[in-house]
Amino acid sequence: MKHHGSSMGLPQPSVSSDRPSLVCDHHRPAMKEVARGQSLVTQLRAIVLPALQADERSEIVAQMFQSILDCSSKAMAELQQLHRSRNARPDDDDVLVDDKKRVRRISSDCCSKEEGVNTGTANQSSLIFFLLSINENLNRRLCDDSVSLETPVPHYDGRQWRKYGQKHINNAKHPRSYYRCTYRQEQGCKATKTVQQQDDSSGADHPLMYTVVYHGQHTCKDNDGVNSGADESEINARSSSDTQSSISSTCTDTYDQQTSLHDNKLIDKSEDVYEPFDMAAFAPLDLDSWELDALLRFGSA
DNA sequence: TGCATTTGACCCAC
DNA sequence: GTGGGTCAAATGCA
Repeated sequence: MKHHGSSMGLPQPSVSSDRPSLVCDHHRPAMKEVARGQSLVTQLRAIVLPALQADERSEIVAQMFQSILDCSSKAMAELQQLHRSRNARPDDDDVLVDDKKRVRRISSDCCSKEEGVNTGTANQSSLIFFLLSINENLNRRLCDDSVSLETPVPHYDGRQWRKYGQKHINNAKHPRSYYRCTYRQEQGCKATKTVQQQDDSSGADHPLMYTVVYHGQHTCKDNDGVNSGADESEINARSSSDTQSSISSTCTDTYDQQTSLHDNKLIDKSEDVYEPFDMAAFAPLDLDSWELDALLRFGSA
């Protein structure tokens, strides 16, 4: 996988733009950007806020996340309205992701919203894709309880997960790990997710990439009493405190451990592939050294 | 000692 | 019968 050039000064983590995640066949270019932005949001949220926790700018950054979400909501609403004036394509459920069975469940209505994006944003800035991709994720959640994305940092999504199983999947090199919300027992939150390393992500040319599929929505409140299931924006606002409290979405299974800074092998391998920013993305969030590193690498940029 | 992870077994849909 | 998801006892770790 190759990295694409950075735009707007935004870091360019290893978001797969040449893999078929959340990609409708005839909307592939735009969907690639959506998936790319999706991973960017996930990684950015998990990286920036914890890194700035002790920084006076953290509140501002959190507000900026909120503002981005607000803007994206408005932009998407207008695009949806624009799209409704056109013909909706009913065959948009041809989604090509590793886990075809699940991803096909994603509503075609959601997918078809890309029409407006595809036709109108060919030359728009990455910011637009960035904003739209956030909303795309939210819309998918509203349309279906299954959301799939690709990311090199499958654990850093601002949630707290507990692993409850691991299974070898047919025709897959790597096992699939099963996680459920940490607050399942005490709060009855039924959110789950599966994490599986992609088969072609272990070569020298392919940094580790994972397919993460989320099921259900969070109905829990975290330790701060914030409803973590309400909205993505709320996650952004609180992810700082979440991640600092040593999230249980740790890299503990055999393959996921490779995303940890403790694994020098991965670091050595990824150094040739990732930007310094990406290096920080692989670090456990509860490591002071990582926070320092992230601040040094990213915060000062 | 308590909590999280591991892993084989079990259940269920196809 | 097979494959995927979940359960729960065993194990590891701080």
